[in-house]
Amino acid sequence: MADPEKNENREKESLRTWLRLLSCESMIEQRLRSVFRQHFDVTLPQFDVLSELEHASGALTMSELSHELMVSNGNITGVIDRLVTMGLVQRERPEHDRRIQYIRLTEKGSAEFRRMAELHETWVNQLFADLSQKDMQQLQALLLKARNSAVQNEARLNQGSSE
Amino acid sequence: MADPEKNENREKESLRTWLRLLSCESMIEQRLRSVFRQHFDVTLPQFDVLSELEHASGALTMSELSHELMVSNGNITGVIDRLVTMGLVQRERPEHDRRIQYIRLTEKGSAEFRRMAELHETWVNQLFADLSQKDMQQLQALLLKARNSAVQNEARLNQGSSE
DNA sequence: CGAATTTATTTTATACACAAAATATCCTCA
DNA sequence: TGAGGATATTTTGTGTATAAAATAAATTCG
Repeated sequence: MADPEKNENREKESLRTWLRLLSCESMIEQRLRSVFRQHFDVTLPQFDVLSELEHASGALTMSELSHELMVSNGNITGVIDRLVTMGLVQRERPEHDRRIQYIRLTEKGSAEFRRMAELHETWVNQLFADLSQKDMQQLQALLLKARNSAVQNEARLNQGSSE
Repeated sequence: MADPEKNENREKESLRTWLRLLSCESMIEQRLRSVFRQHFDVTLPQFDVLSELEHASGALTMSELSHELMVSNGNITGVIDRLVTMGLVQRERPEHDRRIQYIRLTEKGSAEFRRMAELHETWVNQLFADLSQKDMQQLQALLLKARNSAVQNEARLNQGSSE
């Protein structure tokens, strides 16, 4: 590397960026989790599952859910168990392939989700009240770029530590 | 509200922004967790505690740690327990106030942390490789603005749902 | 002084999270 | 057809996370 000082600088800038991203996300997530608990009887992960099912407007398998939500396969099992107990989703075992199962919103689940989603949107909007729409668009663009960068450069992590 | 359509629009934009923030953070965190597991015997929360102690260049109480790391009070107990078992940190009971305890890096903990921190910085930088320094500065500024907005407007969440 | 309050930490119970192993079913191809 | 491999899900074990209750020590104030 031609200019080690500049490189050093860039590393620090990357780290600062990551730490700020982390603290911003965690700050907002905590507030949402807290207000969710106060108003509804579902957790954020449970809400995320309901959201995915509503968005898919139909049924999803366990694997599809765990992929969409970027969580481990085994994790979904427990979350679905609780949602079934609460009567918000139901399992369906198709004839043609007994390995898989379709998870579907119940009528109750669908109704509850719509109620929650509306308030969720309101809350997020309130938390972002001091950002202009232009701010948000810029932020989205940069976050997308960061996400793509991380996906693109993931392979480098396990190779040689320098260069 | 004078223009309900515009408001509706803004809500959607806020939600999109939040979802992208969430997925970006989670994407990067997963990759870091994974590479951390492969190279070291500490988890990300444990690393965060070590980092906070190193940064404080001295001792911190349990409450200070849980406040700095924005996690619950009871949570820190278990993390510290494991770090003590691993010999990376130590507990100190001062004479003057037996309610509190100081958590301090051991020599081993300090050495291991520096080793990990160096690679951590490298990895983050690699993940952000496609972002220019200007991108990162803009991103930091917007994230700070978002964070401050969330802190500032937190109170609104529990009040009336409209306006 | 001593009872109320505050502060610091741990404990408890519940719910995610992961990785890895186990199980069950399907598919393929000789 | 039936053995080997692939896929879908659950189970297991460990480590965060939370909120709320319990414990313990310090502080305050009548």
